[in-house]
Amino acid sequence: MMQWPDQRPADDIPPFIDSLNPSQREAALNTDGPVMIIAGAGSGKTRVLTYRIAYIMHKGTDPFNILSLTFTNKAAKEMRTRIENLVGAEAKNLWMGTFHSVFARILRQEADKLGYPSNFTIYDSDDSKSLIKAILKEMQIDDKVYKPSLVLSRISLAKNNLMGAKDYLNNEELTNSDKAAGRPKFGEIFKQYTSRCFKAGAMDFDDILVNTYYLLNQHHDVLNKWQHRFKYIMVDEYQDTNHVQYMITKQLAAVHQNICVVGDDAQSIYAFRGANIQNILNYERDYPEVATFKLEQNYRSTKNIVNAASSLIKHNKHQLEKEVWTANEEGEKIKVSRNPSDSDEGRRVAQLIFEDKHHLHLPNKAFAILYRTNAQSRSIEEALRKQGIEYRIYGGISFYQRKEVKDMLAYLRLVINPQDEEALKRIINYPARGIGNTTITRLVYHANEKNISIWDVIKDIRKYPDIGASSAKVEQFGMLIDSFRSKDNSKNAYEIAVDVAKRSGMLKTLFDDKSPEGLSKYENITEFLNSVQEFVEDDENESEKTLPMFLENVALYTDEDRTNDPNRDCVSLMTIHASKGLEFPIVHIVGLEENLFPSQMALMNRNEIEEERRLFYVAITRAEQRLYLSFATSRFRHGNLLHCEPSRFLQEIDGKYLDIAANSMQAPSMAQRFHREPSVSSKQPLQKPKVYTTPRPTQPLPPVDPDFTSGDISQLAVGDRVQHQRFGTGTVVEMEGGGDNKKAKVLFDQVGHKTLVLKFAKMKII
DNA sequence: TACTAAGCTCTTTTT
DNA sequence: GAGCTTAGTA
Repeated sequence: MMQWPDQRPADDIPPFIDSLNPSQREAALNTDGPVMIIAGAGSGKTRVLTYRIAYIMHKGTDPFNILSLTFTNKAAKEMRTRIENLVGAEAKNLWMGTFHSVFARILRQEADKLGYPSNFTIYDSDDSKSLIKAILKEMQIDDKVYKPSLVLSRISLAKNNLMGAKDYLNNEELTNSDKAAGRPKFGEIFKQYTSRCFKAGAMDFDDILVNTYYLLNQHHDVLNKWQHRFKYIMVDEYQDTNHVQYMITKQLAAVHQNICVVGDDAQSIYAFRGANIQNILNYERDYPEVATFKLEQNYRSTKNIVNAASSLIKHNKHQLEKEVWTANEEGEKIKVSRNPSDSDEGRRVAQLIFEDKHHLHLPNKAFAILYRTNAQSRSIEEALRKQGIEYRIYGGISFYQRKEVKDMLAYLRLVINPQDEEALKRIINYPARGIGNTTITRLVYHANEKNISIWDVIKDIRKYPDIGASSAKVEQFGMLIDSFRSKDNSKNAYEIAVDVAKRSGMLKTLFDDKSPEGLSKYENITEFLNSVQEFVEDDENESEKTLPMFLENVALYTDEDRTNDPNRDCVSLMTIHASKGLEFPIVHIVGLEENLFPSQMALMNRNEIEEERRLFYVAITRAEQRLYLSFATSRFRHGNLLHCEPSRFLQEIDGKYLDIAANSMQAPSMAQRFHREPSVSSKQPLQKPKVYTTPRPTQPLPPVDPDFTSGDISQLAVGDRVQHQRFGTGTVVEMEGGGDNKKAKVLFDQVGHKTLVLKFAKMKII
């Protein structure tokens, strides 16, 4: 490590610095010039960063001149409170947040320079996707060939490399490769997408970054202003920055050159989103005079966990040299368990948590269950509920993603920015007001024809005779939105929201719907209104309490599910991606099966096995005291029962850190542990993995077997053995409902409990 | 135009 | 399983 003479007089160093170890201290005190901190997992990186900022403020820099960028709001929030504890309320004025939230804030101030309204809408991925779909439909392009998600990721990748639609169309290499791949229209779609977003006064997630770059690049006065503003810049999780983010920070730091990046190449897990690990690997090339500090001591986990993680990550070829070690105690071995099915896995995890909780006297919040995909939470949830353990899911479908809440948001977006095409299409006929698909298609047609927005067409509806009888309804809709808008200035966000909920008819429609779903939707709207009110009344941060600010918060702060009380003591369930930066005394990592983790997708695309391995590394290093790994030998996935092989990653961990037989329902002998074909080297081209499926309808449906036709099996009773076309054999455990609605709950031998509607169930009594 | 049942498709991670 | 499309009916 580089040695830096400490030239500051001792009395200038505030006492809080004393709690740092020598290498942390060096990293915190060297505030000027370019700095790179390579921070291993659990090495106290956040601590260093907070102390560093506190120290810069202590030396007299106005927090207003300090910019600190993170990847999650959680990280930003935590850092802010920690700094506040060190230096007091002044910390409120720091520029601290995610790339997206900080740059959106800057863009709001300067949007006019780019031709956007200052109240531009932020499109989330759903909006982007639905816009792509609409464009494909209008251009009469087959969305089987041009899958919206593929189109979108292609556009996103281009944008993140600072390539606009025009650059794309002018780039022969790209257009030729598109032609060769049979998808010559990518560029055209890209162009359409860009112009439609612009016309709608909307930016997607990528635009927030890209437009910030163009703003700084093309307007020297603006660049000058912000360059001088930010005397110190810090970037957390630098290994996950992409090209635009890199370019923006580089520009912003050009004047003062006080840029400090913190990261760990071993924890780079966002390449799929355009993150460029090269940014951290090449940092020293970009800033030759950089001071590099390595934090290698892990304070979080036991020796066993740290060593196991290192033994895994050694299999990656591309990485910076670094040796993570810990002075912590040896700890227990990592317990690995094999389970017959995903539901058994869930039950075991719930059981283990129950036992640990009581033996070790731990609260629920000491536990985390991590998985690769959101869909895996299901079986775990079920088991936890049965065991009576309170849990909480992070990520997944957040409150603001729910249909009814998104509908409300669409109204509010329209109030702010009526050009917003996606919002308009979403609610023009919700609640039903007699504006059907035909009418909407015509409105869109006219808008495109005249190159104006749909809203402009609505405002001038009488000029379009082909709308016919519906035009009165359309006009009424326009007036409704206008009537919300006129309140824009005199009312606050909460009052507008309540007005919208009532007069749009949404509240009444949901209130009248007495089904359980209707009830929960009604509650969600009420909860939503509460959240607006909270936002308005919250005086925590100083920013304005306007409706546009509220919407921006919703679009960029996807953190928490509002319906959960943050004070409840819960076990945490989340994807590994969401767990980054967190730590828990006891961690369970589930679903360690080949094709699930590492994911089939990741293997078939580029050579992403190393990223998957880093992901596993991140998961392991979340654990402080005790770690459990588990896999199932069969898993019910996408409606099919799949046979699963244990993940190759289990073999890659040095066996001396593992406790294989522990708690295994069918304790496998050492010889048969992880029996599988020799693992495929990451270099070798990967063939499509084998997928075994058990009773699955063969593709051309077999000639109808009369025994399996659905229909009346009214004589079915509890205790009967049945055979189902897909689920195999099982026993009826419960009958419910009557008439057409008669259902049977069956415990299937292979897939566990299923509830089947007799009228449709394809099964017979055996 | 609105609603429903049946059929078909796609299955990763997120700001 | 979920989300979406289609076809048929009210």
